[in-house]
Amino acid sequence: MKYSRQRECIREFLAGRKDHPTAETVYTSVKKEYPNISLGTVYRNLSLLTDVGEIQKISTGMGPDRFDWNTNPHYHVLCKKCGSVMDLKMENIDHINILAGNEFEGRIEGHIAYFLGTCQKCMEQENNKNIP
Amino acid sequence: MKYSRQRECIREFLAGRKDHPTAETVYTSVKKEYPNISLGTVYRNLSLLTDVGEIQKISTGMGPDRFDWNTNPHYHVLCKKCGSVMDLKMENIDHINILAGNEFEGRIEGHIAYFLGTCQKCMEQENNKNIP
DNA sequence: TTCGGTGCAAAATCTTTGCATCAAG
DNA sequence: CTTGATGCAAAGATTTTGCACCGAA
Repeated sequence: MKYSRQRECIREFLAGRKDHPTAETVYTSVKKEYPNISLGTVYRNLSLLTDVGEIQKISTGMGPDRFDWNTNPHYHVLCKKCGSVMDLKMENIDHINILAGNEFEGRIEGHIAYFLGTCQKCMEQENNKNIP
Repeated sequence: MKYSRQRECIREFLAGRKDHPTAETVYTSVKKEYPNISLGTVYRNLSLLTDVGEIQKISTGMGPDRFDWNTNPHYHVLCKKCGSVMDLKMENIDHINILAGNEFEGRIEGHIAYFLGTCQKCMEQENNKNIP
């Protein structure tokens, strides 16, 4: 892969964040340093970085894909109320691959999983409504 | 919900299948009986049926959403080679919700999970290539 | 110089929606 | 009749791509 400052900038942007930005967010931010960068380039580089395993793509089926600098195996929670995506600290659950393979006539190679819930902020809002 | 023959036809179509058709597939099929039905109507009804829990929507982040008549809790495998989605017979893994909640400052309400792998057909193709 | 990367805009893909009309209750 | 459902087409949202040009090696 040939060096490019745009890709480097995207990489640095992601490396500096612990949340899970969308392509659009990356674009908006990188645009500050490279005002001419195009959304297409951002998408191309995010795909590229995902393919080589430098970043992780998170598809929730709700809204745009998100990208995560942290490629260590870990899971996410998606808040039903505000849509935010958070890292989850939890033990390894790769044993579910074995369970899945037990009665499947093929090969199980992995899984995609994320949790649905309500984040702390949104829970507080709920509580404030209940106690007016 | 007011009765409509189009919705009934969509419902029947899904009830008669054990695979996981896309909106487009439903559309193409229902069109045989109602040539004037529009894709919009199909989408509207699939959303509606999903909302009331009569069917289940499966978003994999690869290609279009799929719909499943079977609303009993169960999991799916997505074949990396051919993209097909298959039912999986496996024991309940709701305990992962507990694991996820252990260190999360919010409420875990459920999870979305599917497995990636290779289906039997595609595995056979692999084998045929290796033994020419 | 070479060839991959970029910018731009157009297109592709999937889904939703506004509106006049139709049909279920 | 009244109101929700439909058909149609247009628009939305997200992502990919063709192509001429630019810049890294």
